Amino acid sequence: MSNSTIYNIAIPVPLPGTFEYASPLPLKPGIRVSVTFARRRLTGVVISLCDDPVTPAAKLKPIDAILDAEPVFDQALLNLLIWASNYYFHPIGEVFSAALPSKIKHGGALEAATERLTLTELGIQMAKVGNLPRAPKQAQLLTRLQSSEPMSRADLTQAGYSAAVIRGLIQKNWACWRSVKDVPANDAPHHFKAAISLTEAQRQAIAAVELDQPMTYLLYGVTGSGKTEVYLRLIDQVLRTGKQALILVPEIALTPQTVDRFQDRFDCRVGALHSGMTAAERNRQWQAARSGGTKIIIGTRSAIFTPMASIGIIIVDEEHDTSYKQQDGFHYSARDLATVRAANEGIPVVLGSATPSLESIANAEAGKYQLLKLLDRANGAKRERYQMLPMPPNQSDPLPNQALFTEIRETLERGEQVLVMRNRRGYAPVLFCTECRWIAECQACDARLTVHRQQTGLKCHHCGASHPIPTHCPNCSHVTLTPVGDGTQRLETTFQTAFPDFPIVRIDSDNIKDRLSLDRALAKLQGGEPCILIGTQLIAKGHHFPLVTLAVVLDIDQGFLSADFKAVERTAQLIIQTGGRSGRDELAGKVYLSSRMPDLPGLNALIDQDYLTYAKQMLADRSRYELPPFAHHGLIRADAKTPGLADQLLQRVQRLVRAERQTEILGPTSPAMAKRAGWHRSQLLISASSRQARHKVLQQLQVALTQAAPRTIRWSIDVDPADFF
DNA sequence: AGCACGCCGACT
DNA sequence: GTCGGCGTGCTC
Repeated sequence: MSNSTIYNIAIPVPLPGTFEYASPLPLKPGIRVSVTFARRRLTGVVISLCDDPVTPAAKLKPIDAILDAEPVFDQALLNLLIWASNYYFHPIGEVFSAALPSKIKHGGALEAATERLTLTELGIQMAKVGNLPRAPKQAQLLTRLQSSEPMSRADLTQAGYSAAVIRGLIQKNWACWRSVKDVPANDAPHHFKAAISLTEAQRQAIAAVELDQPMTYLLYGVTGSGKTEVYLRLIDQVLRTGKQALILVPEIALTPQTVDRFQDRFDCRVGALHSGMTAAERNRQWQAARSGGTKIIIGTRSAIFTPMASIGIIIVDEEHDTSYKQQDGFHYSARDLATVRAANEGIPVVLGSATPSLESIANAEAGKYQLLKLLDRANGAKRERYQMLPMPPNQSDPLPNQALFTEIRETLERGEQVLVMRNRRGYAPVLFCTECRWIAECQACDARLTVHRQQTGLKCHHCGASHPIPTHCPNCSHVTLTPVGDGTQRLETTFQTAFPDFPIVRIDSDNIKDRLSLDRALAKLQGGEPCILIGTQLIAKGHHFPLVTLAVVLDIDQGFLSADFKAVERTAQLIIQTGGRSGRDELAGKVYLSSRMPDLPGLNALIDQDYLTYAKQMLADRSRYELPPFAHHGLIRADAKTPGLADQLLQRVQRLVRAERQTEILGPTSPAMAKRAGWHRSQLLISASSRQARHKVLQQLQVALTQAAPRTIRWSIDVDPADFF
């Protein structure tokens, strides 16, 4: 192997770092190769040339096969993946696995031709004449190519054009195969329907965005202010320069509706990438984005890794949404990676929300992001009004009081709709024995079981365990078991009894499994009849209910009393997002916040002023207590089947770490749920005043854990953790 | 993560 | 006797 070169290869295994392999051929970074790794055949990706190999010659293996002629990832995206692996302390091979559709990951062929059937000058002339009586199929394809973009082989097959039809056009020299890069950028026609006229604030926001500069914009737009219209106009401008747009949306059942909305306004192909797709469909969409065939790609979290022939802008809608942070395995934040990718590519990124995350607001205040504001509803409607609704402090369930019942009745009788938000699904959160005070608990978790009446049973919302509801108390055998507290199912029954003449629509994850069931629920509301909508936070996402004029958020206290410092931020966002669902053009919505505490500290800023004012107040608290975004957190989690083992491991590992200045290691401590799905858990919190200091400590911990952790203990590193569970 | 190797229990 | 349980060692 004297005349071969050594390359660093990313292999899809949970081990840190790349592996060295030899090949006599010159290889470009980003191409896939087939290698033998620990007696297995695996598909890896070439990362770089290896300048100073460390592997002894005896261990060095050859690259068995080269799978691509062209890189699957260009250098900018490759850099993003390497950066992410470093920043999040996740094995690089697994980072690549997260970025590739499964077919490609396992060595499947790339769409061979990035070539597209393009009309020649002669062809364009012929299409205008539109006269081809003896070959109707060819004529049809001719006119189609005239009005749409050049089509790939896959497009043509899908549209039902046979090879013979294509050959016909090529032989007459009316069309030819051209690689995407040869197609003149401005040539691709796209039609944008600029139906809506802009407000002054929208106009200013659009004008502020410079499309040829790497810059992060934070678009703070209250609900109904027309953020989407700003996105659409910016995308239109990007498309006109021949580039593509990548739009990230939260992971919800509403994703297909966003795609529809965009498809409605643009006369070009809009691609989608989300978890509800089949592997084949995902692969097709990924390839179409990579080859430049789709100009607009809308996707959830993992779409941030989509290769694009020429990316011109990234938009992150509802940037505060926690679904952008992956909770298991590779703990990345798609929103944060979007800003890194945009900087790598030299393009703008727009983070949009009515309730921006505190990190983003802090970045705007520090001058790192440019803040754009849309402060008024586009149709001139007033902001919804918020009001506290006191609950008796000793009442065990947060049922609305009599005054509220009266107001709900009045609203319904006026022909308007009511929304009730209760962030707890199921019938009741507790099953309690009034005789001996026994409470139904999960065997595998430190958690109570939730009573369900639909698909009747006791269910654990943490491990998925399910049991029949006992008739007698397992502890004292009395028939005194009582469901305590309200879940959405119970509220549905309560309201149905109180308002028998009005329909109830419930929206929660037990009820809404797919788009069909969601559409069915929404259809009832859009019918316009007075009704009560009950749901979990699912109803605060994406959809607007113009006929709702009264919204009630039940029991906001939990959020403000939680040990998790991020709970306050999330609750404030949930309140404003829920409130924003209500109200119509001429009628401002009214929002009640039910609470057992007479005076939640500082909450009047949220109620009387706006989210941004309240957010600055929350930021001041974070600053005072040196919490993120003014400190940088890292969380080590360790789980073991045997109690105490994980805790001992973290104790040991912590002692091996050299102290860094301005860095604290807290713990090990038990998380709020010390046992979950049979695993006993422990964690270590790292808090540092700089990212560099945090990185150094985490690096040492990673090394120590890799050496010290037995296989019976599973552990992970979470950089910028979203919560501490 | 896989996969091989290796050392102990209950089965045709 | 051996089939198979899963601890632990290794992967360029």
